[in-house]
Amino acid sequence: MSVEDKLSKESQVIKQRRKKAEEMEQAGINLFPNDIPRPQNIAKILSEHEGKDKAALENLGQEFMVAGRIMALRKFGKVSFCHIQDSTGRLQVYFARDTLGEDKYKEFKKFDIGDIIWVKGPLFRTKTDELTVMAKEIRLVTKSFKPLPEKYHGITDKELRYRQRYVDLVMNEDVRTTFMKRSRIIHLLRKYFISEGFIEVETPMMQPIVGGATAKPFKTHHNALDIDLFLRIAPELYLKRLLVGGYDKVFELNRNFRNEGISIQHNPEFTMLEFYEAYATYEDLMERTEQLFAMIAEDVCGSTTIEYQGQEVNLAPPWKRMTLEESLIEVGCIPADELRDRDALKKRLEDAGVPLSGDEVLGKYWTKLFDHLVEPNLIQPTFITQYPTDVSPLARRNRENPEVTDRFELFITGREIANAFSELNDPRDQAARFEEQVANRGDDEEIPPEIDWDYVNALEIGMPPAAGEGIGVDRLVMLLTDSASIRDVILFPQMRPEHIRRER
RNA sequence: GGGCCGUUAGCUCAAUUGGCAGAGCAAUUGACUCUUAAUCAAUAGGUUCGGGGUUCGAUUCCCUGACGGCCCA
Repeated sequence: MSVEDKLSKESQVIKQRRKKAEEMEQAGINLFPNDIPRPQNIAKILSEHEGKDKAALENLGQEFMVAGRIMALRKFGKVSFCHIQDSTGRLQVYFARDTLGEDKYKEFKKFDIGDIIWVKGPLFRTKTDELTVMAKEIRLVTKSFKPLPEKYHGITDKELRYRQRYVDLVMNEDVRTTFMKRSRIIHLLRKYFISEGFIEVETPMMQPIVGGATAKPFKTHHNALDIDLFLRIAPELYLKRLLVGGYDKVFELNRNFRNEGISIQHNPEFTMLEFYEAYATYEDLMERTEQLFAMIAEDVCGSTTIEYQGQEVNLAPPWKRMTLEESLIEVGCIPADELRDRDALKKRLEDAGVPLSGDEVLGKYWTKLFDHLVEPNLIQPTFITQYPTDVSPLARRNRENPEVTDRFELFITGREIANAFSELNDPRDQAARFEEQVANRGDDEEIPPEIDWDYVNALEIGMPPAAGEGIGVDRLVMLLTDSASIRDVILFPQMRPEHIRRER
């Protein structure tokens, strides 16, 4: 297959553009030059000169260089207007045959919507008072061979938007804003933890034994070592090894991978922030989390009161706290005396249409009931604490009640957004819990089949008392950008390849 | 994995009961020296997601597959 065959299928429009491009090349115009003088930011020009009137602009006696993609084009014979867009904004450019000269105006007439162009000239105000650059010099920067979507409706087809995010970004300002906010949130997270004395570390994404969470992993193979490896489902066990090593505040902000369904809330790879702090407890982390979220909301949204999908959410600390048991009684409306009655709980789950294998631990009943009856109702930020020990294999037991752990999960808008606990550091208890977990695993692919004995070994060396937390960064970004789907906060969400279509 | 909905021109969308596949934008040609969804005139543009079936005739009905969206698990 030749290169031409692999380029876009020839629609009428593309044929015409190719032909036009060839004509331009024959006229000596470089379609893809790289000697373009560096342009100024449109936003900067706008902000600096927005207030100036006609006379003030004339007195400037200054020319400006701007470059951007042509987004709209209005031709009137011997004079034309267009809007160009760079990474910072949109600006109108005025082209007149009399200012530009006959030849250059002819060259301009070959420009298409979608082309990137460079313009130099003074600023002035049009009759409708719009700040505009009067083109005195022009250059084609990059020729576009494919037409952009329609100027009014833009690109709305979600499949196209996710597959061709570059077009989505060109056309939709709110999409550009969302990803700018995402970048800002990531920056603020880093800044916060570094300023609090944490060090950023990178631990293996390819792990010989999965651990640190209950989820199905992706499997891969290393040829030279001839071993199977798993893409990590969580960095937890490695980060705690670093506490053993002597660092007392570490964090990692990066991707995890879970081989599960794709939905409005799940992408196979997602970004998680995990941090571990020696000499802290899960209660300290609740305060940290409140502080951190409030700070980020204030910075990114300008307020701790935000709107998510039509409902108001107040992130100002302090947030509500209740134990899992309390939440089942108060929010889930389960009578307190039923909570230890396996048969009654089972019946409630079956009535709710939740499939059961029958050999679940009691804690699993509680968390499943919680998922159905409580979680969707936790709209305002709520810490749920004291999870059963049998569903929290890495968390420290509560001193008064060893059946539950010193753990919390944070819920906002009916979704889990963070999970934290005081860390179990007794190697004897840890080994016993791993053993029990594997023994009761059955064929549950979400539970690691193999025990990470090296992690137990690390605990035997000795890990200081500590607390750790994981924050779902994509969900945090969804919350703060009012995005309904995780795909709207991931630049290139995972899609099934379209193997039939070749047209581009 | 299950249910429902969708896929028509580059983009956004129509198409009556099964009866000639259309519009707007974009494009091409022409007119136009302050427009901003510019305007006016003309022109061109289709594997109606793929495959099969029913029918004189299928964008439309049936079966099947692909991809997507939403809901449920």
